[in-house]
Amino acid sequence: MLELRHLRTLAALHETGSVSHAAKRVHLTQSALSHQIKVLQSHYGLPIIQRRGQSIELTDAGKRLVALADKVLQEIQATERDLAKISQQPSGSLRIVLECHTCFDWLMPLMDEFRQHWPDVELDLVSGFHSDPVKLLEEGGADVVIGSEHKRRRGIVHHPLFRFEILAVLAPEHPLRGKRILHAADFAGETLITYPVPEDRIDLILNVLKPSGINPQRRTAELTVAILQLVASRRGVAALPSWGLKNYVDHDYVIARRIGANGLWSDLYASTLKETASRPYLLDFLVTARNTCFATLDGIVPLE
Amino acid sequence: MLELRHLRTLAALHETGSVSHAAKRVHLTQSALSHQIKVLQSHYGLPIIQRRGQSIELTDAGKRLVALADKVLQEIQATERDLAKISQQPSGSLRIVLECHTCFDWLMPLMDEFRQHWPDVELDLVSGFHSDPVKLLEEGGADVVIGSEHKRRRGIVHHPLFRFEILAVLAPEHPLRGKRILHAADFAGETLITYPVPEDRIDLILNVLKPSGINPQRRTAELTVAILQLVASRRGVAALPSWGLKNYVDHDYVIARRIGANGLWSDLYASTLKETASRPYLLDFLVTARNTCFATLDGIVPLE
DNA sequence: CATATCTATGAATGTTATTCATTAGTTCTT
DNA sequence: AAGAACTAATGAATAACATTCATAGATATG
Repeated sequence: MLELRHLRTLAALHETGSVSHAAKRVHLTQSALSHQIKVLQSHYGLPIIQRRGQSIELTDAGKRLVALADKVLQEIQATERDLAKISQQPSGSLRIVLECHTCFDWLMPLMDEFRQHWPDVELDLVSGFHSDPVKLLEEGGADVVIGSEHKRRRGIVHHPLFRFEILAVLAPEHPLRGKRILHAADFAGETLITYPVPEDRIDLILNVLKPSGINPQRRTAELTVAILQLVASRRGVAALPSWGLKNYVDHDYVIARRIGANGLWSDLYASTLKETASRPYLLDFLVTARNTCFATLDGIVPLE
Repeated sequence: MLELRHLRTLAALHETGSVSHAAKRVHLTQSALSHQIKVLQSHYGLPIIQRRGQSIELTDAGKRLVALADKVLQEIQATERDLAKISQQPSGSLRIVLECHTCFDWLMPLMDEFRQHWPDVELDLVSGFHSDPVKLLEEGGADVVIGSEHKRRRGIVHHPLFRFEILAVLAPEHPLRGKRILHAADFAGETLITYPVPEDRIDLILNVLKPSGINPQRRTAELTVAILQLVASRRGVAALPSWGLKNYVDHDYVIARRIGANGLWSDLYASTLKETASRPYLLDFLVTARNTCFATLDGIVPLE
């Protein structure tokens, strides 16, 4: 008989287009999902997915079930929000510190949605640069920090969001365009265009260039589009999350290349105080964040 | 974590207003449901139901979950209809023979709904009296018989619908009004108002009066309202399913009394050919029938 | 006050979802 | 062309947990 677990995996299958990735998404093994799919298929006497070489494709029946899953899971989340509001006062504050500049892309629509669901929660974006943002939590100046920090610290919980790849961005005519993969040495003599943050906040410098003793010139820009514009006009190269690049790459505005053999990856966490972690609106925020990111952002991977 | 099984029991709890009746409805033990409820309550940190002496009452949280359950279960049924249509041609015929006259009450709206869901299925009500309606199935003259017959017969499946109580109906000023329970002897000297069917189709006569050698005068009417009108105007007494009586009893148009210490109960089945039983639209018809009946008809009990 | 009927609960059971270990197929590299 | 690195599928073993059983407490009914 159909159960919600099936719908949850269906949704994950749709998001990821692969059984093993979907498995990570729902915190199960690939085998478990494979068995679930088998049960579903024999229950309805219909194929749900179809192997298409490497990955899989949903059949018509599968798509119909995904449509159901989307609707149902949304309704469940809405219900659970209501239950949370019944069980306690739905007020409080959610002041967000954003360490990852590009994350504005997905955070903005998310905040709009959140405001609708929790009108009584004071929602804010804490602006300005902070050397130790997690400290802000302890000082009571913020409620969530979205960044890649996740070292254990007492009183603090790091909620995993997702892992994403950072790609090198070049102008289409850039001399390095012929290489499929860039290494540290390739950045020597280049100008690196970044957000205006210290070196130790830039993964490329911290994890790739510094260890190789490479120290390119830097130039900063506040906005992602500005960085891309500079790259396209050959003022330098940049390193940005893969998800925000798709549109620009598809239109040949810039090209993107992997950094290092395995790629340069970064993990994103939402950190809160332990006490804050149990607030229903915070949990709802996290769930919604993960859901919308996995649904809209290409190439991201579940964490943990 | 919330699962559909929880939603199914929630819906049943709402329908029946009792844990043990709901348990029968979903084919589980009372204990199983009690455990399920406990899990849900501790999961959400909220009471779902509240004991109110004999029976139970849903809390606000419970009601919210029931609302979810109704919506979700409906969507699932719609999806499964669509899947059935994908897997095979959604055409065929559903010609219904109705042995139970009062059943028109719930069958009419049900047929309207069915027509919307399965526009390509030829839906009909087979009229006229039939001495052996199940034979009609074998002869190909009908597809379902709704009645109380359920003796084993090869090639035939009897799908249980529900059990209902047949109550004696009297005028408010009837001499027998003082008795809480009527017995066979009480019907001696009364005029029995029935549908125009043979004696062996009338449970009261077959199971109560005949065995006691009581043989009251009979008078017939085609429609339930007509029977009630005759009863109210003191032309006789009748025996009708409890569910159709509520409105009339509430308005003191007639009064209803139990027949025999344990009451007179009748079981309703939908009988089909074995081959017909697997047709998706037939299964959908059965599910919908049970659902709407349990949702709208008071005092009916799950069968088997 | 006895009886029938309801719900709650802990322990035992049974079912079944999940993992483990393995095989087979596909893509990409060298 | 062969190997490496991915995929997905499958049967058996395991772990998890839903359900039943047995029972006690509670609440109406007569």
